Amino acid sequence: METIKKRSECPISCSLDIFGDKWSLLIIRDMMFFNKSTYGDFLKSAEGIATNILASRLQALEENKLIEKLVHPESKAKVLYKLTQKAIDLLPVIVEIHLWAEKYFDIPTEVKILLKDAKKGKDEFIKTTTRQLKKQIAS
Amino acid sequence: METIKKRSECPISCSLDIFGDKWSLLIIRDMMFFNKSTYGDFLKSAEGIATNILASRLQALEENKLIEKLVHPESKAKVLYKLTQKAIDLLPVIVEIHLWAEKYFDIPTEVKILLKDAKKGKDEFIKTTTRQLKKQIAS
DNA sequence: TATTTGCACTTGCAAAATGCAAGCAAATTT
DNA sequence: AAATTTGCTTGCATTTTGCAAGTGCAAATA
Repeated sequence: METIKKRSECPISCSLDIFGDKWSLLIIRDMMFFNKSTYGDFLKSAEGIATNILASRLQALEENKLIEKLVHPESKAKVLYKLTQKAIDLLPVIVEIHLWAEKYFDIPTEVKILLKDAKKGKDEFIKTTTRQLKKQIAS
Repeated sequence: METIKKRSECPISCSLDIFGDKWSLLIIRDMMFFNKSTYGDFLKSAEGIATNILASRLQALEENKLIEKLVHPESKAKVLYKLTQKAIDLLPVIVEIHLWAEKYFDIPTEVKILLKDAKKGKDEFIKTTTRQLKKQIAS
């Protein structure tokens, strides 16, 4: 159990501080649903994160134990980023944000497709996806 | 349905942009669960938001139709902030963030108490709370 | 073996956002 | 009439961001 001492004492405040901004959550989302796992993957992603910000977010995510850095099996020049259990536990949060977003915004088709199953049976979707993600990080 | 055109084209990105940072979500949380409804309430709240930031967040929340400004029934000197349906729809997001936070952080007792019911039956809790909040904004 | 390419970052700098303290006008209380 | 409360605004120093350009290492190519 972590205690973060900041100017803002806890509530969700401290847990939201972990993210810094939207970028961290988007990185996790992209890892969960769009199979991104390298620096280059994130850089190329639709949202257009700046390279220095990406570096700082990845570092923060690692420090907060939401991701792990591994040597990429394909090549030593590559880094493979992997989710931790702590990050996987964010799945319900990410799903709910997307469901809300779908209600009030135009979201891209790829995301809509993803949400189709989630809307049919939310609990089932979360259970299934969690199991898949766990399997991924186990290997 | 809104379309936000920013450097980052959509996903949750645009919906997260609405919040700007943690403060907006905390304001909504405080309105939902801790009966805060005036500028002074938010200023005094535990997290310690700066006054200019509070002003800018309230403005953004109003522009994004998550809150409404009304004359306070007690006095014309006061402003009463009220949640919109769009904000109430964020309840599941806020609940999930808190449940995650409780798992990995030390959260204050007042929040823990709140979460007790949510953990017993999440769907029921969300349904009941939504109904309550709707009643509040109706009056 | 030499060289070019790809990948994961770092660095420098201008622009924007933040935090703090102080100020301010209108409404209420004394 | 004076003091206080409420909801902000303003100025300014500090921090964070975004963009462009580099750097260092590994692997592919010549």
